[in-house]
Amino acid sequence: MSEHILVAVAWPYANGPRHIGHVAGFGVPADIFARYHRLRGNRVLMISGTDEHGTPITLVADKEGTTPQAIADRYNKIIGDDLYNLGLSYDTFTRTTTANHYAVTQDIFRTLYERGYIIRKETLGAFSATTGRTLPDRYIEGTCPICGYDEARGDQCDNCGSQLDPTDLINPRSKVDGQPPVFKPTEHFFLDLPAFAEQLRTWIDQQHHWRPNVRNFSLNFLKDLKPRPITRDLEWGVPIPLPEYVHRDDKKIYVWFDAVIGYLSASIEWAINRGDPDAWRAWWQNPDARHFYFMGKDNIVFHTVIWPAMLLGYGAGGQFGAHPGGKYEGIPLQLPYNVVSSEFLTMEGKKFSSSRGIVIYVNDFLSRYDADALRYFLTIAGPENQDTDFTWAEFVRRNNDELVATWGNLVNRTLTNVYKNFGQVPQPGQLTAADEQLLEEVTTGLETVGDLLAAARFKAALSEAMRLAGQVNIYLSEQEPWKVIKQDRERAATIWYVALRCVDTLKIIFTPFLPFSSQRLHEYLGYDGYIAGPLLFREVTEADGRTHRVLTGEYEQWVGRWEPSALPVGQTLRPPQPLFKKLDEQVVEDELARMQSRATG
RNA sequence: GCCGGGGUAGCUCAGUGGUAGAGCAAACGGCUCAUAAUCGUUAGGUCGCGGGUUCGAAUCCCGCCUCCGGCACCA
Repeated sequence: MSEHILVAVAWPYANGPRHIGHVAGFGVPADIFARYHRLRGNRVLMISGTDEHGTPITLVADKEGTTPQAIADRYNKIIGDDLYNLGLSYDTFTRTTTANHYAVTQDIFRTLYERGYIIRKETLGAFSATTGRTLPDRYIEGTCPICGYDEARGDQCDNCGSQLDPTDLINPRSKVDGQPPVFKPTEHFFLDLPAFAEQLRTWIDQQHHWRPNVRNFSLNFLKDLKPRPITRDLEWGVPIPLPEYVHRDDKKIYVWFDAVIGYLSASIEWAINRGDPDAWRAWWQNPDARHFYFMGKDNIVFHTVIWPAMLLGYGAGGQFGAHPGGKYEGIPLQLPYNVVSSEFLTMEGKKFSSSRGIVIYVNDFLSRYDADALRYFLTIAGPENQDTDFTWAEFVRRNNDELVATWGNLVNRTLTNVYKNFGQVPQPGQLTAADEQLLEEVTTGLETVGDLLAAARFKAALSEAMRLAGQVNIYLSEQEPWKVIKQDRERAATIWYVALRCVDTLKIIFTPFLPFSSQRLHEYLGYDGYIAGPLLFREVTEADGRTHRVLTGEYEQWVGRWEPSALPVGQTLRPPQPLFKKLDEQVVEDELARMQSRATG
């Protein structure tokens, strides 16, 4: 009955710290989904890591006079800490500069090459005159041959909108150092996407459970498929596993090609690290396993078209896919079951921009506010179906008027009353119709919220959870146990017992969204153990002696279950504290001023 | 230009054929156990504009206006 669920989360790029828009799009929704399925008793494997190759990282390294690896190390650490502090419960959050990832990437490249899905082609490339490195089209600017705009980019003119080729530009120059680029022929490898067009079309066409824009966008993309380059003239990347290239340091596998392979390599690493090297196959070569990918809308086609094409081409082949004589022999790797794409978050009405100071980094945010407050906002008001705006005023309002007032206050008023008057879960008397009805409504709500979560409808799920908390507040207002207790202690005990049972069930309902406060509530209610945690870092040593840090957790020890409360009568409560902090209105002004000083400073 | 998405109450957003919704903001009232939190009542929209299909349209079709993304060697 227990299902294998792969939660594949987009890989954050390690050229800087990540802002809250990044985690809004994939990190938080993926974690809510993973936590729900674990509570349900399903076998979840949630994997990701930092994406550490590519030109942007080499540019940061050049600027600081250090190596790309040093930059990747720094931001892998910062990003990993951010995700830990947000409570994102990865089974493995690793990185793309591991020996394991190189091996898996090269195996896929080699296998696709041998099967004829990777083709060689000579192209004209642009190189920096000073460093000899490839210059991506967007790092070249010059005068537009069509409209004469003198800051047109190599790929497009922002003035007239024309699609350009870098060789079209008049007086082309590098945006990095101002020098004219050198154009010379260079051989590259291309993934033969058109070879998979029919298979992909048939497959995507059947995915009616995808969000409509994901499916439509992908089908449309298939109409004009071209072979796509998967190598670059760059020293920073995974070596091309062919004898004439493997030792060259001027041509590597292109970063996007290795990044998507991370989903597979991180799964394999997870299995190796737990001492059961074939364990990943229960997700990847099990036809009943379901794979859910979480990312921003800019990444859709990588997950619906390109990565599936790679998986189709690889099948059950290569060094990792084959399982000679084993249970999974000949079973091809699983395609995505659902691709959950989010829209974008904006900041006070503008696009996030590190250079312009319109940004709030995760670590900065969490230094002043709680992770659960951020998780609440990003879920209830996040870019699930359309672009949404983060404003400090709205953050403070949602925190104070919704999270604190509705759920936090329900917990607080219930716990303080019971703790003060009984000190333990009171013995109820005969339940009235109103009592039964409320318990029934909350129990039904557990299923409703669960169904919404399973369908990746996070905003609707959290709204329903909040509505249920409101129902319990209404119940208390009607029953007035603080009055009843003056004449009828047994009836008051019954009312508080009912409220506690509801709070205990709501604790489970809120756990995927608000893991930190749910754990505290769990303890106030007198329970022991981790309802859903904790996360931990583990230092991993590979065969070549190098070490790296992995974010993981002991999720098999969670005591939480997606089931209605079975709160034992007589259980001793612990002294309660408010679950959430109310924020002063002054926060809005302070944060806007802080942003203003970043923008001008 | 091409492709995609949005335009619903003052604000933020739900709602894919069957009498227009939620939260907040507003007005009034109740309660006072609780982080002055809570509960109730009221008010508030020709669902961007025009046309069409239908017994019936925010929802389907056509046209238009407007905003926002993507357009591939960016990850």
